[in-house]
Amino acid sequence: MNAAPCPTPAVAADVAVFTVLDDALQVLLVRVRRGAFAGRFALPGGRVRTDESLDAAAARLLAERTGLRDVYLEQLYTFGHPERDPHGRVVSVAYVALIPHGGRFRTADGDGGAGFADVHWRPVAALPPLAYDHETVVATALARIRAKLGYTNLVYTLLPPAFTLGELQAMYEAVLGRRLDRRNFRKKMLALGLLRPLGRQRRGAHRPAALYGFRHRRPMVVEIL
Amino acid sequence: MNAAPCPTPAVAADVAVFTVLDDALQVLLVRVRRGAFAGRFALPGGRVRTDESLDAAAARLLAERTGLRDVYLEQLYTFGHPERDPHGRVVSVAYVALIPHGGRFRTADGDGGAGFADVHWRPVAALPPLAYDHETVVATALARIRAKLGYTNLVYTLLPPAFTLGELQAMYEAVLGRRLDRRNFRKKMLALGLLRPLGRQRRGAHRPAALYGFRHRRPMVVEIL
DNA sequence: TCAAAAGTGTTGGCATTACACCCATGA
DNA sequence: TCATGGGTGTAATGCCAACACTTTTGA
Repeated sequence: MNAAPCPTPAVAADVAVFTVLDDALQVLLVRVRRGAFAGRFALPGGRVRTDESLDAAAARLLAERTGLRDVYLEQLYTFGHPERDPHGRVVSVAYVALIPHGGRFRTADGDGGAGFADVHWRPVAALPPLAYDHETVVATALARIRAKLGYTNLVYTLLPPAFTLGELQAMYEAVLGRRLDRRNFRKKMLALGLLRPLGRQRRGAHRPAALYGFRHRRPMVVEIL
Repeated sequence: MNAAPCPTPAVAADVAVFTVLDDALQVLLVRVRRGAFAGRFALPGGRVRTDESLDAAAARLLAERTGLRDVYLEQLYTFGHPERDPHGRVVSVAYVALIPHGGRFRTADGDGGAGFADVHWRPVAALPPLAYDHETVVATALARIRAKLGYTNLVYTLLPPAFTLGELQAMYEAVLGRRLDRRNFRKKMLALGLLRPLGRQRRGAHRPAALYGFRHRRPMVVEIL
């Protein structure tokens, strides 16, 4: 257990951040600047410091690369194939993050905000080639969140404080990739008692819809689907 | 990405091996020989080499410490709290292993075999104090396998090639920690079609029981309970 | 008036649960 | 003969999936 001269893999953390945007599940990518994968997209990440926990490293790296803070973060899996990084042996602890798309955050493309450079949303259904083994990481993350939406209340991480049942249903449909029956969905959701009617309405192009919020904004396991 | 002079955590792998023995779920522990935790029990594990994958490291370390080979192994979670090891910063990738208790393997206590020294089965319901954060690791592993037995066919890893429905049910009861209705259990299991009747019987102290085997001995997701 | 989303109940099938008795064997 | 585990069927219940029409609004 002495601090031997270095024959240990480097430790990194990478974060797959998802949101639902334009009715599609999207993942946040950054452009790689240097090295063998320069120009490609990758998940935001970097080295873990020796004095910080893995969770703290993931949160710090995400904030440094994208400005995102206080998001839902959960450890996903650790990828450690010896050849996953051509620059040297790096073991990467991957995290999943989920955020609502509430304009609290602007990317480099499209909405032309004061965002971080070279940070982009890309729909998971049409991913560009990614650096390292990050395509595997995204696939693993997708499987995790699809499964977990089914037995937890994690949708709350994707939604703003007030939303309509239609928007809630659209979240599930975007993440799961299939349509749901509206009547059964509303019945089930309201029966679960996770929602609180806000007594307000959203007016839009059509008939106004009642607004709801979550009673509890913390992870719980509940049979949803 | 240059091989900087060492300011990276060390990387280890630890394995929580479970079996059902005496109708109780048990975990395999080794005695720590040196250092701050000398004398305590810990999970078998050790450093990951720079040229092996994490899965390979877990399998190698398990074989070195306990002689176990070709067991079901799956990555559990990565523990990286800065103070989890008083000797220095070590990030540990934890694995879960499941094995049948078929006498293919002798521990130091009890069955006085030609086993590895200081390797012991201990029931998870009455664990001794463990070194490092290994109590957390065992708790996390327990939650994982309890959940996973419910939606996969992973029991097969705990059973020998031939077994009775009573033994199968006893496995579930030991792992889940609750009793199941025998008739419903048999009905469900036989209906799932995962089992193959072997046409043989086990004779014991009482009425002979039909022997079954698994049709497929590989992980599959199937709604079991 | 039209298009588009919101809102609302009932029914049939399926799966799960609860439950009691006889059987075959070794001791 | 007795104790022990093996083996079997049915009835009630609850859950889920399928399904169509009316309402409200803005354009």
